[in-house]
Amino acid sequence: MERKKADIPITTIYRLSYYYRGLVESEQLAFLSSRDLAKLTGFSDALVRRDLNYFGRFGTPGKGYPVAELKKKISGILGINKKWRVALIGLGNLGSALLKYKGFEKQGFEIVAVFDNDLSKIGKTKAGIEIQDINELKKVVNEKQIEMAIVAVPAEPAQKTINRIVVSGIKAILNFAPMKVKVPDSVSLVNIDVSVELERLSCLATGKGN
Amino acid sequence: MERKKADIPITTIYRLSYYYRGLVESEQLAFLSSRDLAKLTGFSDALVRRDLNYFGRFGTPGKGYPVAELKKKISGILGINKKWRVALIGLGNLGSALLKYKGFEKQGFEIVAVFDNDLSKIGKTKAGIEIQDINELKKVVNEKQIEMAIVAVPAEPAQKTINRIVVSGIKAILNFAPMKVKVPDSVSLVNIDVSVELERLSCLATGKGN
DNA sequence: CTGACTTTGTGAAAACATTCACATGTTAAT
DNA sequence: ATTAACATGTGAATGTTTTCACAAAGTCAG
Repeated sequence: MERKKADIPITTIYRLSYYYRGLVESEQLAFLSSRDLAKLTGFSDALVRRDLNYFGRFGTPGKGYPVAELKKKISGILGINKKWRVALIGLGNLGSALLKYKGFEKQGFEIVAVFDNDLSKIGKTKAGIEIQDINELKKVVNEKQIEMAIVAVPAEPAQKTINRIVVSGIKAILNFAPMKVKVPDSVSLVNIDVSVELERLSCLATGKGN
Repeated sequence: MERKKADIPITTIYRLSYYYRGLVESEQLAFLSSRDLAKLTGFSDALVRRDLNYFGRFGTPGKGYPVAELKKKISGILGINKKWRVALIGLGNLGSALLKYKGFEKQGFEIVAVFDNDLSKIGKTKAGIEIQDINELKKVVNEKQIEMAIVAVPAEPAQKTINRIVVSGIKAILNFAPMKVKVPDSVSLVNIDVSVELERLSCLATGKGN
């Protein structure tokens, strides 16, 4: 019987990205031991073994894990063995920066459409892409087969924006708005809240050396 | 005997930010029950009570928690009851966006100096602040009593940049570089890795509907 | 002042995540 | 072939976080 996905700790998923990076850095090698991967990523070797084990038995005792094979397997698990077609919503400071940043495209996340609700922005072109009216979202998502949205709007309109995205049929949302938003279970949501992280840092630094 | 700080789960610290927001939203009320706070933040009421309890007994049975008092207490724990003087390091796309974004200042995090190593940028003024040579970091940190650094440089120079910051005497670092960096125990570090979050989202969305 | 009601604070249980430790399988050199 | 060295995979132990469930404490209306 195959192990169910639900059994895999969410923390493991998180670490997979780091294992992947370690593997990419080590492409010149044929094999890598759990100890090596541990050193590269900062986790313990036992944890590396347990994590990888959730997805099958890839390792060879005495040798380690085959780099190329494991890399391919992890990219499949992470869903990054394909191109993602992404809509960027909100072209304030952060949205504009994300649009200009070319790193995501290399990773397979391509911004194919950008939206705003500000009439003074709509119709203009930024980084080679025309800014479209947020009202056109559903239509464009369909036409361009967009599968992911990055939300970079202020806190106040965030939930409303998210709702529109959900209605448009997109099932994956990366939210930068500093606000706890809700989505149906069928939609995946990841939040990056810079304010919260700043406060966490402030808290940690305040507590140090008590 | 007072409870030691080490006993408090890191996850609690993380949730404090959300409780704080909930309290700010409810300033018009005198009291808020753990149930109310749970509804506002999306955590369970038992968790709210346990979290708040780590820091003392603020609640009144039958009534709830006093909003103003609790808000003040949490801001103290988070270390946001003061102004933080922040240096921004790296003025690429992301760094520039962070500089222009005025939201952090309202929260008490004020960017008082910005640094880069690109000679074509040094000396220019952006958002009213002169871009300084990263070699001047230690001197300026001292002069301007800077206590926190936000790092928005590429992956490759990240560790070297972090090392310089550590040497400069700064004890709190928010790192946006997509790279696992190391700091001494005496320095607090929080990472925001957009690449990793994108991959996590990709993974979650790929797994949905198995 | 009483009694019905509300909500806290917290042991104890449950759920979840990580580390320990080692039997087992594989390699590689002689 | 034998052997020493190595590294996996995994039960069991440990550690951590969350939920359960309820006694104790306070509220409030009459």
